[in-house]
Amino acid sequence: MTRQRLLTAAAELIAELGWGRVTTRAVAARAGLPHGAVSYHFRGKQELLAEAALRTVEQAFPIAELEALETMADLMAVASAGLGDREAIDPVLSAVMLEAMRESARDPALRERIAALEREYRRLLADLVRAEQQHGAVSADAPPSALATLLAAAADGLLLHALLDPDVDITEALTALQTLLTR
Amino acid sequence: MTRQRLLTAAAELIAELGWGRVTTRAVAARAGLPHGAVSYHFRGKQELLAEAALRTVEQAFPIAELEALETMADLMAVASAGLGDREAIDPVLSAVMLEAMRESARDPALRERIAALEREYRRLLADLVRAEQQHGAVSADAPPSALATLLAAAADGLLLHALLDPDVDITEALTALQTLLTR
Amino acid sequence: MTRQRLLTAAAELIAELGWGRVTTRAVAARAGLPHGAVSYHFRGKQELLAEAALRTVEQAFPIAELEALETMADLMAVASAGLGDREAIDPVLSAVMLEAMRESARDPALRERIAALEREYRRLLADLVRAEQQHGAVSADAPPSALATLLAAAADGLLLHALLDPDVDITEALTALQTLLTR
Amino acid sequence: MTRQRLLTAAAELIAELGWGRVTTRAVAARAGLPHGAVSYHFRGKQELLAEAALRTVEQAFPIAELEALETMADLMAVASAGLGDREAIDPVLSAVMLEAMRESARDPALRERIAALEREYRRLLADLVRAEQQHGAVSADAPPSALATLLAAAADGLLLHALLDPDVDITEALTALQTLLTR
DNA sequence: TATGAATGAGTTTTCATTCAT
DNA sequence: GATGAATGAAAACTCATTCAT
Repeated sequence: MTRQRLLTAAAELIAELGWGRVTTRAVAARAGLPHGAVSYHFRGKQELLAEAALRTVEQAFPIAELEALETMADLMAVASAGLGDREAIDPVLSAVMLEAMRESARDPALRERIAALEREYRRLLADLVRAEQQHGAVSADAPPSALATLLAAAADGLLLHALLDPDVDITEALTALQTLLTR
Repeated sequence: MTRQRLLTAAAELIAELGWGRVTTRAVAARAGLPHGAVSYHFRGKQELLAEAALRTVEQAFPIAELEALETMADLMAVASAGLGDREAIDPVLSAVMLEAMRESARDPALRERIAALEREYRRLLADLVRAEQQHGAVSADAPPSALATLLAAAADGLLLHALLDPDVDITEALTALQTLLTR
Repeated sequence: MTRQRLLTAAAELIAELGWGRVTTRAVAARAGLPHGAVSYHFRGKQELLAEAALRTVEQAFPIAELEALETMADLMAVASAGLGDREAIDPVLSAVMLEAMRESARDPALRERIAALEREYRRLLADLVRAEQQHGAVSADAPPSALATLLAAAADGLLLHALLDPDVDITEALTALQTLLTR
Repeated sequence: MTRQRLLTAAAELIAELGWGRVTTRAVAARAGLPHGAVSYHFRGKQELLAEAALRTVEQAFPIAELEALETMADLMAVASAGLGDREAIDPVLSAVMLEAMRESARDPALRERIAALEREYRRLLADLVRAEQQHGAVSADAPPSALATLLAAAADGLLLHALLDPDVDITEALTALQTLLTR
């Protein structure tokens, strides 16, 4: 419980302040806990932040749930629910994911775990694409892995731009992507 | 000259350490300059980093040069040159761009300038798409602005993933994107 | 204990160096404590110095003790004990009081607390003067409040001059003051 | 001219910020001069501040003018003009004088010059008191030098309190002093 | 088990002074 | 004579971590 509160507080602060500006005292304060609690529950700041970020990202990509998707239309529905409506973008979730990706450049252990998540995610997308290509629902001009990479990149890129500029029209971009794919 | 050396050193360190971990001492040391030089030439750390990042990003997207592109094939050639061959990805350039995008969430002045650059960039892409749609070279099923947003997002997203995981095949994703567009 | 040592060291340094030249490092060093102790125990330098000064001044004017005085002669005895004999002037006490009065011009919170002390002090003096006037021991030609203000000002002014010039004869001035008052 | 502008600016800043917080750059900026001008015209910061303070204090106690006073009533008129009406207190003059007195504790050269001024001032007062005692206008119960010391201390003490607390009634204290003396 | 006092390395920033022009 | 770029020492403050209780 105490651990969980620290992890939640840490994720919020990574989103608000950026990874490098989070302090252990601020995390403890946000969690309403004594600041000794951080040292007690985690080996150090980096362990706390990495774990907080990973939990958040794993929760953002619930593999089990994504396994259940069957059509590209389902996928786009999920993507639109998460990205298309700006109100629906969870600011903590998306910011933490992007911060974690950048932090991965400096923390090999984190990078490996984030990269593994992304690989799993791309594998799911590739499976979905392959199935839909066989049904003729998705253009078969490109290999499933390439389309999976493209889809994942487009999703994260749209997130990046959405957080940067409120005027970017994410919805029309997602619609265009779907049009191109199903052609 | 002194200013320029500080800016270059700052950009390198933003890429290496992440925005929040860059210190003014490290910038001065990297530039081979005395520590006081930072305060003398810039009002503070944030001004130095913001200027370094903006210069780097502006240099990465030379608007004038991009205005000269005429076909989608030209654009893809440029993108492939910058992204497709992993050796060609300038690690400073790309990391600084992504760091600046994240930092923009905390620094309104920076955000405005980065967002303006992105808008200009999307406008160029939209113009290019529109022209190619009239020539029949690009699918006319989606509005130019939507495709421009998608292209920009895909490019930044691919960069994000390329820096995260050396195994991601950026080239095949770019090829797939071109196939979908021109199809 | 640690706090107290910092406060004592701060008061000494205010007296020696002047308020504006006291540094937190010097306070910690004087107290024989690590440098971080200052930030740990006080919100900042100004809080440390203000608290040190106020404690010193409060200790210099023990209201309770002054309430016990009954005659002008008692008061003069106290004043002579503190001022008349130059050896008896506590250099820390007097310098801190004067420094705090000057610093009050820049720090409203400090000013309010110092001014409150001074008001209390003048009130005590006025009460004493009034009682002595009724006993015929002090000239009744001037209102008690005026004489209280004059006494307080003369005391602080004599302190100021005593610290400035070792040749000023404070004792004869105090005697003259007593003569004028009792006439 | 340039020197004079620097001196005036320095005096203003000593009054506003306190001696220890004045910076050479601020003095140059206040004088509307390039900051190299300070180093050019003065050997260093301390020389600039000491000279500025002394000029200000000398101007505040125009010996020649005070020599011309003949009666205690004249003196009180001058004192009332300078102190009695709070609007008439020159905030720069009085603050600089008090700052210089405190700074004298740390700067022997300054102390000597300030102390010399004060001695001269007390000598003038003593002469005036002696003459008035001979005319029977001032109580002869105390020696002239003692009354001179007391008068000087009372004046500076009232200034100190006046700057600290706007509610202190300086006028009635001055009136009381005159009553005691002439009684 | 849990706390928070204590530490000291490290950060940004200020600033008097020097010196080349 | 006059300027302001440049320097580096020192300032206040932050903070992750340690450790006694």
